[in-house]
Amino acid sequence: MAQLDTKNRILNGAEQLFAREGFRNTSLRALTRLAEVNLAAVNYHFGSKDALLQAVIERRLLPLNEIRAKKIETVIEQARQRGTAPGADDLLRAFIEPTLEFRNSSPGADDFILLIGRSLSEPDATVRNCFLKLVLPAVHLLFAGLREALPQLSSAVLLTRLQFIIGTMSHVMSMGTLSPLNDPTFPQPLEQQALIDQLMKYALAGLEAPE
Amino acid sequence: MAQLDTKNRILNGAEQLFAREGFRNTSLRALTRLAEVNLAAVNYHFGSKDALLQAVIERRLLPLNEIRAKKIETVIEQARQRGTAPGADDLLRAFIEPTLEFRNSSPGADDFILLIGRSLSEPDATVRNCFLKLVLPAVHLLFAGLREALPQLSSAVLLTRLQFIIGTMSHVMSMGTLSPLNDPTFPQPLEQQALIDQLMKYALAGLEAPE
DNA sequence: ACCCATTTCAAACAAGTGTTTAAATACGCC
DNA sequence: GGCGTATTTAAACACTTGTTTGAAATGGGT
Repeated sequence: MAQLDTKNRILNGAEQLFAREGFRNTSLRALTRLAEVNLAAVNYHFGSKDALLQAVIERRLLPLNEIRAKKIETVIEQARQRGTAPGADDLLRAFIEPTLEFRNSSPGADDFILLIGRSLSEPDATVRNCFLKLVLPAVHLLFAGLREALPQLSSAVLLTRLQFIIGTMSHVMSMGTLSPLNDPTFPQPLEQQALIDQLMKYALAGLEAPE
Repeated sequence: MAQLDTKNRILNGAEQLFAREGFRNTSLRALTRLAEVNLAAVNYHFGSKDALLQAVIERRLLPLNEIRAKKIETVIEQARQRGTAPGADDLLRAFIEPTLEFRNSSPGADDFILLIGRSLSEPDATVRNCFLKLVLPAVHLLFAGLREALPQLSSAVLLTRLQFIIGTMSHVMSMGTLSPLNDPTFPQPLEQQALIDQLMKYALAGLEAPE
């Protein structure tokens, strides 16, 4: 199983470096040195640096998407059985909570969350799209649920607010629990669960504000 | 005045390419070709590529910071004269509105807004800090005002929510008016002023949510 | 023990990077 | 007009980039 070992060592190293230093700023030489594999191993096992990025993203994002989709569908399903509209708070939680809790799910997952938190504002369209095309279906599902939950909002306004929420999330994801304004005069940042609770309150209030 | 011409042509070209392609992904050769100046002109006039980035950011961010600081101080000052606490909505608007309206203030300013919208999640610490150190004072000022406006919120929660707002803003800035989820089944994005209004409502509701 | 496909390895490839150099040109001022 | 500083220029610098190559090593199956 030397093959899988090498492949995974590359994936783990790439996840760390792509997230912390950026995709273009990570050289294959730095990566293969960290992963303790030969320089040519990346092209042998993945074909190219671009294909490696896709593998890094898919490895974790596909499972995460399944979790989110299942949770959202459950919320919608249960509402349908009750004969009521799904709750905006339940829908939002089904999308936000698994995403942020994913950080603590396994070693390296925190780097992955950092990576996709940064992907949305990535200038390189190749990198951005690689992540976008995987995440779009989940957003579609959430949007459809929210349309039912908040029928008083126009479609355009709802979409705009959903984008605000995605922006807030990606900021939280790319920041970890620490403050970008790390200044001694500022208070200490919140713990993980308190942060999720605050994010839920903030996003829900913004979403439900009168139009 | 050939010197200023060259300097400004470099600054304009750099602003456009740094914003759209990213700082590290922009080569001096591509930049000098676009600006129609000699390759060595960048190092002659600015010293290095890093110093050029700083010049690009400072050229617009220093004036923008003055506008924002003045507006925030005016809000606080007027409240002080009334003997009341400043309004959270006035403070927020004093920070958000000039920032987003800056996009239409002059040619190239839209690229600049894109650039600093992306800076916050920039993996390269050099780039990130170059922008952060200039923006921090304005955030400090806003935070101090909001402390007075919303005394019922604990300091840690207020800071967290201010970060959410900054995340939302930087997302809007890095997206322009167009949707990252540009899909024909999604509704058309909002116009500039409607977007600002929605952002204000969203951020204010999230900020004032019960703790 | 042998074979054969899989994997590893050091070396080299062509192309692109930011920066420096020294000569050529331009331009304001006496 | 001509001196002297400021600017522009083409060329070269040393270095890094992703990728390819062909030989060496590995390891499971019969």
